[in-house]
Amino acid sequence: MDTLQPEREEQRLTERQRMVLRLLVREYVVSGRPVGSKTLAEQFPMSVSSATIRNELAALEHVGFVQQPHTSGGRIPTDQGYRYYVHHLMGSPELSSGDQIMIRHQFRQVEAQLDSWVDFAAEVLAETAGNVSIVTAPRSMVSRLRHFEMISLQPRMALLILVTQESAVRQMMLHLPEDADQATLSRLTDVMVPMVRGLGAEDVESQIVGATELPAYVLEQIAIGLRGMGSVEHTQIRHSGLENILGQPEFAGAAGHNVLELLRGSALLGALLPQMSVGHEVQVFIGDENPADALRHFGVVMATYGIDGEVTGILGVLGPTRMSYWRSISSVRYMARLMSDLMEDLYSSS
Amino acid sequence: MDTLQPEREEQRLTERQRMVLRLLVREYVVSGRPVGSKTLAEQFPMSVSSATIRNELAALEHVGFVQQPHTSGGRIPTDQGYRYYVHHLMGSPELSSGDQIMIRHQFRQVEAQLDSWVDFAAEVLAETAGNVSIVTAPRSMVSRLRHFEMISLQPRMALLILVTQESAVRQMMLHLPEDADQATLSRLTDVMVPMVRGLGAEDVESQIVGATELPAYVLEQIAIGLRGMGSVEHTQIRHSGLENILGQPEFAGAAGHNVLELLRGSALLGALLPQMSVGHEVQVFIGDENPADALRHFGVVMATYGIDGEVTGILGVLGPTRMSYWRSISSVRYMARLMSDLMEDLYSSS
DNA sequence: GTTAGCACTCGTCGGCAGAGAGTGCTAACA
DNA sequence: TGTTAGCACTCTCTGCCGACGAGTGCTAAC
Repeated sequence: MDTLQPEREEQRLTERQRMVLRLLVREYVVSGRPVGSKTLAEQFPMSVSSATIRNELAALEHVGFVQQPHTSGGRIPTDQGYRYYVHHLMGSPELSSGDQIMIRHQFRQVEAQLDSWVDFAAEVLAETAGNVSIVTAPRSMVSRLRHFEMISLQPRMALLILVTQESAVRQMMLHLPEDADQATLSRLTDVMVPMVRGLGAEDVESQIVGATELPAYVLEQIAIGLRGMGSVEHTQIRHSGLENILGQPEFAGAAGHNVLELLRGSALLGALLPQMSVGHEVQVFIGDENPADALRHFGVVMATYGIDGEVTGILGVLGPTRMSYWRSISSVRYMARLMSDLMEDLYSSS
Repeated sequence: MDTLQPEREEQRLTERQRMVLRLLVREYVVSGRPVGSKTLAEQFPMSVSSATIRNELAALEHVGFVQQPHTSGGRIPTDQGYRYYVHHLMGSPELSSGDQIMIRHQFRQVEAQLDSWVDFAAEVLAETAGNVSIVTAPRSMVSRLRHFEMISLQPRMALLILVTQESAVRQMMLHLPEDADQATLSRLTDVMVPMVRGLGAEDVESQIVGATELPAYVLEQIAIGLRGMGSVEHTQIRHSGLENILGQPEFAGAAGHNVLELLRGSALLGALLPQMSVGHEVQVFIGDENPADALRHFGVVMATYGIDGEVTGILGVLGPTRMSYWRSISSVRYMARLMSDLMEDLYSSS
C-alpha cells in the first residue's frame, strides 16, 4: 500500500520492458484508449519494430502488469502495472518550482482570511492535480478551549463563540435558562474564561457540578461544542474540481453518481482514515488496493497535514485509476507541506 | 418574469386546452420524452379520442405553448407553455404539512450551530426540491461591527475575530507591526471595542487618523474584514444536490460541465442579483427568460430571505427547464420563510 | 535476439430496412 | 358544429450487415 513498500518484481523486468510499461502508462493516461504496439514503437527512443514491442507486451501481460480489454485492440495497464509504475518508473514527484511559486503566491492573498483556507486549498489542489480534491479542516485529537465569548441577542438568547487552541472557531446559538443582558454575559465570561482555558470537553463538563444554573448551561453548551469540533462524524469534507473528472469517459454513466455519493457522506472518510499512516507521507491507493469497495475504480492519493499529535487534517485527490499519478502525488505532497507550515504559525503559541 | 405578472393568453384557451397543457407538462416532467396524443388521451379524465387531442395540440402549438422537436414524435412544452402552466394551471405551491414538519424538525437539530445553517439549508432544499440548490449566507448592505476579539499566536502574529450585527463571524490572521502579548492585545481590545461598536468599514477607517501604529493596523484590518463580508464578489454560494440533475438526460454531455462552471464562479450571482425583487416573493425564470445566456436551458426558482433593509440572503433552485416547478416553488418559498424566521431571532437585538 | 510478413480477431462505423410512434387531413357521424 | 375513425405519411430508433482498420500471435528469415 505504502509508496515505499518493497516490490519484488523489479528484478524480473528488463530495462526495455520497463520502458515499454512506462510509455504505455503515459500514453494511456492521456488518451484513455488501449495502446497498441505500433504506437509504442513510434514513441520509442531506440528504433525498434512493433513486433519486438509485441513480444515485450506479451511478457508484461504474463507478469500481470498489462491486460487487453478485447482480444484485438491494444493493452492497458492493470492496477499492479500502475503500482509498479508509481514505484519505479515515475521519477521523483516534485512540483515544478513555477507551480510552487504560483501556489504560494495565491495563498498569500487569502492568508489573512483563515475561514477560507480549507476551501481555497481544495480549489488549488483540484486545479493543480487536475482531479477531484478532498480537504478536511484541521482538527486536534481532543479540542481544547482557548477562548470564548458571548453576545446577547435577546433577553433569553445569545451567541456563543468558541475558539480552540488550534484556532478553530465555532458559533452557537444559546437559549438561556434565564434572562441575561450583555453586561451580565460579559461579567460571566470574564469569570469563566480563566476557569476553562485549555480544557477539553470532559474537563469542562466536570466543572458543571456545583455551578449555578446559567453558568452550568453555558459550560454544558461549551462541552457540546468542543465535542462536535473533535468528532469524526462532524468533520466536513470540502471538495473541488468535479468538472475535472465528470467529463471523462470513465464517469459518463452511473459512476459519476457514485463520486457524488462518496463525497457527500462520511463514508469516504471512514474508509480512508484508518489507512492513513501517522507520518505525512503521501499514500497512494490504486483500484483494488482501495479499502472501500466503492473506490474500486478510483485512484486515490492522500496525505495528512498539520502538527503531529496536536492538530491534523487530511487532503488528497480522487480520480480515475487512469490518472496522472505524478501530477497528483506531487501536488498533494506540496499542498500538505504548505498547509503544515500554515498550521505551524497558528499553533506554535501556547 | 414575476410569478404574479398578468398574462393575456388566459382567455384564449378553452378549459379542455388548459387540461391538455396541464397533462402534457406533468407527463413531460416525469418522462422527459415528447408526449403524444395517445398518451394524453389515455390520461384524460373525460373519455376523448386521440384525434381530438391532436386538434387541441395543434391549437396550443399555434399559440406557441407547445412545439414538436421532430415532425413525428410527440410534443413538448415551450418556455411560454411552462410559464402559462406556472401561472394558471399549477395550483397553489404549498409544501405538504408533513414535509414542513420534517424540515422544521431537522432544522431544530442543527439550530445551535449556526456556522452550518447555510450548508444545511442547501442540503434540505436540494432534497426537497429534487434539484440543485443554491444558498448564499445572509449579508447586510453594509456590515456593522458588533464585537471583535484578538488572540495572540506569536509575538507578532494574532488571530482577529470579527462579529457583525447580523451575527456573521470572520476570523483573520494578523501580522502585527510590533510585538504584542495577549495582555497587551486584551487591553487594546477593551479600549477599542467601545470605539468601533456599530460602525461600518468607512467609519472604522476614519478612526485610523491619529491612532498609533498598532491600533491603526488593527483598525485597518477590521475595515478590510468588514468590507469583505459585505461585498458581492466575496459572497460564497453554497450548493447541494448535484446528483439530482447530473443523471438526467439533459445534462449528459457538456451541459453538466456548464452547471459546475456556473456554480463555481460568481457569474451566477451577478446575473441573478439585479433581477431579484425587494420583497420575498418567489421568482421564477424559465429558459429564455433567464437573464444570463448560460442559464438559457435552465429553470431557476429563487427567493430572498432575511429582514428587509437589514440583512438578506438568497436561496433557490436550479434545474432543467423540464423540472417540477410546483415542488421547487413550494420548497423555495418555505425555506425562505424558515430562514427569515431564524434571521429574526438573530437580528432582533440592537 | 530481432524483424518482416501473414492470417486472424474483433471493435467501429456507415448504410439500410423494418418497426413503431405520432401527425395532419379527410370523411363520416351525432 | 364538434367529435371521431381511418389512412397515408414522416421521422426516429433499432438491429443487422459488411467493409475497414487497428492490433495480435505466430512463423520464418535475417
